[in-house]
Amino acid sequence: MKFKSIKGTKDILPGEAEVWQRVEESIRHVMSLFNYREIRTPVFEQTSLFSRSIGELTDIVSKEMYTFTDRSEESITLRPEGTASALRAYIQHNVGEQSALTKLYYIGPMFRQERPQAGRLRQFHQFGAEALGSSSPQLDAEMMLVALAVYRDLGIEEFALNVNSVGCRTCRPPYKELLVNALNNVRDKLSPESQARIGQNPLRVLDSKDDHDRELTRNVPLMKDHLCPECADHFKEVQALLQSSGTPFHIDGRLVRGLDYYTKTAFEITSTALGSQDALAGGGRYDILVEELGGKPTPGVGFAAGMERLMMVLSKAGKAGMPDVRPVLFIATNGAAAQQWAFTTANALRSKGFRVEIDYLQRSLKAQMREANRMEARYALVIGETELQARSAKLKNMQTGDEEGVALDQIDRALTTL
RNA sequence: GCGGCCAUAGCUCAGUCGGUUAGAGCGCCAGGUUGUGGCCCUGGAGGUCGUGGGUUCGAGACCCACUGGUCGCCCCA
Repeated sequence: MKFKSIKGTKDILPGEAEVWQRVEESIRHVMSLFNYREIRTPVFEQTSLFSRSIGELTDIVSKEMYTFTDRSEESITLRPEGTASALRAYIQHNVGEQSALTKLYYIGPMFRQERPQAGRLRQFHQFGAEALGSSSPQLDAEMMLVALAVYRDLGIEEFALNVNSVGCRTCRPPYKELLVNALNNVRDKLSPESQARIGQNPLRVLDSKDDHDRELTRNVPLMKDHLCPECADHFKEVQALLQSSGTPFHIDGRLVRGLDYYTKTAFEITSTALGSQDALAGGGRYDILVEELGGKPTPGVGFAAGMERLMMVLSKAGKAGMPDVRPVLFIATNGAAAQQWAFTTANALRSKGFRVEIDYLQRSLKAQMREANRMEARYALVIGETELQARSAKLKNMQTGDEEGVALDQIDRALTTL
């Protein structure tokens, strides 16, 4: 085999692609119920858009981006997530001037250069939503409800919603000082990764998966207990809204997202059916991001959800069924004239909405019937010279084996009534 | 970036202690039915045994490297 797909990329072949279509339909359906409008942005952007929004010190920017220089020496990056591009477009086209509140969604491929493993590819797919222009906690809650509605629409039940607040420009700096002080007391006993993070992003030490780190930071102060009045109210509101909508959730005071731009609400939906890569979706509020990207100060919330992981959950739950792709009719012919007739008739029937297939390989009638059976056609029309002349052919029910005569100009009617 | 496991037909896999021409099931093609699928029977096509090197009289098997896959670590969707 000469060419192979690039490491960490995957072909979605027929059979699986139809399941993707179904999932995409669910996403579009739910998004339209919540009145989100689709936005499609380029898959690459200038590198600084991502480094500025996501954060220089995050794993994504520091080691996972697909960055290259194009022929005009500009640094280009394949988008590692969707929010930065959506906001860039929002700002660039002054979308905020046209309406005070903008609700957007996207579906598409994202790129991160990591070691592939279960539920993690280098080209993967996310869907997500962004609501720009309001700081209402209702939108924070809505983000979680949108994601959960998609999962529910697909019949998935095994998930957990974790919520936290990471504060804002007012309350985070003083808290950070508190936290760093506490962490410094145990600094020497922490894992090397966590030690490095004390200086860079101390919040991240909290969600270290290292058991020893967890134990050492057991009694360290948490952001949610040191919020400013505004953030505390907001967080309370979000919880109340989730409760009143009957959405079970856990408060996880250690939850920190891997992107720097979050303020106030941060949340994560994990699947209890997956292995170590169990995050289905994540998101939160980013009230300072639009401004940081050069737009007018505009509050926003959003989330992103992994589609490969969603597919994994679906197949584990036995719900990765695909839509019906079986033809209604297979026209099996004998002789050149009949084959000609089949070609034009198939097209006429297709324009009337019937899924019809014919033989393109000059196969024997037997082989054509075998093909009709293989693709599980509901009916086969058997036609040769005699039938052509008689203007009547045999229509065979492939399930029962029954055959009955049908006039050539009545085929569409026969297919609808049968 | 680090570690474990794996790589034989389109797919799933077997291949003993290193020994002659590398197998099975499924799938595919054809015939058994000169114009009828499925079930059955018969036959056929299909292999760089991941790549390169080494050990050996002899390597699919043993050793090394590389590549890829997979699972995990870090982190994330």
